[in-house]
Amino acid sequence: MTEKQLQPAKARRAQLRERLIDAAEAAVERGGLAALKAREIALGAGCALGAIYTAFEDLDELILCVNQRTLAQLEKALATGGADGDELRRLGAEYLAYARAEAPRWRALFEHRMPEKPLPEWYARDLDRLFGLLEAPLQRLLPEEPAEALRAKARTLFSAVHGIVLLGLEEKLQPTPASALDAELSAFIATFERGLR
Amino acid sequence: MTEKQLQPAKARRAQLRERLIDAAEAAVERGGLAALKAREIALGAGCALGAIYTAFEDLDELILCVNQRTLAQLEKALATGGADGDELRRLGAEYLAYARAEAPRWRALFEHRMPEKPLPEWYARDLDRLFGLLEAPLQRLLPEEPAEALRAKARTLFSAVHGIVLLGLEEKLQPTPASALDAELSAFIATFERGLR
DNA sequence: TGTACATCAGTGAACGCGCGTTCACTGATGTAC
DNA sequence: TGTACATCAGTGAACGCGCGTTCACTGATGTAC
Repeated sequence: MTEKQLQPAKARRAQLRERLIDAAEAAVERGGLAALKAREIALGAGCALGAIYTAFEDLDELILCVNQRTLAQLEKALATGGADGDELRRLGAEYLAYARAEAPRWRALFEHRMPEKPLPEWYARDLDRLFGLLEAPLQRLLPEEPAEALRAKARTLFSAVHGIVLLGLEEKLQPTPASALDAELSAFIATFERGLR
Repeated sequence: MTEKQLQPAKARRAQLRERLIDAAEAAVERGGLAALKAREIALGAGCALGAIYTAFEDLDELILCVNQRTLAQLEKALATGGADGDELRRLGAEYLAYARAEAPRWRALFEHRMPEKPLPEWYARDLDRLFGLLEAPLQRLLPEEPAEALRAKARTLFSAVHGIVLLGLEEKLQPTPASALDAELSAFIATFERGLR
């Protein structure tokens, strides 16, 4: 009476998908998108190579599923905070900390292999939610701002912080010590906030 | 009496290098790093496949040479300006314009295939000069700032602008119209400048 | 200047590897009677 | 409940492709006498 025999087909299929995503996640966690190889994933999930293609369209779909988990993890890491006056700086610091801690999978969010497939709508929505995390604290600083402009400004600020983190963590470009980067980012956001007042 | 026969060995070698870099540049210009293929380069340079490896250590070295040209081109594009009060905003707009106009080769500057070779010193210096373009205008806004802190702040500001341009041009992430991006970037830098005062 | 030889830039076929995806097959699951 | 059959999830060997790099070779260039 193995588990296998008790599972209806639907459930087994769902489990296969999950095991595959688990394996892909582990690979990306270790080595980024470059480490996501079909054979390795199959091995990790304990299924045959071909099984991947019964559960997913192709590896790109698998990547998106891993990225979705990363987005959720990142959102959770950013959501710890109270809504005190330094909300933006806190979010920035948290973002930097996450990128440092989970560098390969964080990078995978912004690496693009996929030719010109449009992003699936569910994924675009998750991304939007991430960018949107800055909207509430920004609104507190700009109570008069129309909603559309606020959305745009939140996106822009997110991109700026992202850029600082991205180039800041590129060890090749600079010998900057870690703590200096934290300070730079914090000071940068503080300056930006001052400019809004 | 062909050209070939008149060239001493040194000069021919230098010409080969240049033709190879030209071909590589054309490839990157068209399709980014992904389009830089040994066979195609050799074809474009009018030499045999193996000749590449008599002129360069490997393709990575060739990439660096192309990137060096891109850096020079970019610097030139950024250097057009007068030193009026909006220098930072002008530099930002120019950077965005260059990235838009030369997207593939601009992206190649920040894509990293090279395992963990350290950047050659001459290349790191060129990069530093790029980041440093912001130092002069920043100093005008922060006359008291010590040189080291100024360097760091210039780098940080560069990274922020880079992030905005990077994510802003990622068509997949957003349906933002081009002019809106220009406005966002300009407003962002203006806010930052206000915060410095 | 002319000849014999050495060097070495340049050649391109072949090597070696990695990898995503397919497809003919099989064996377990589910259905019908 | 038991049997015969159909379906289809899952298998894994094979396909197909692309590509960086090497290496035995050659022919032009340069050197020595």
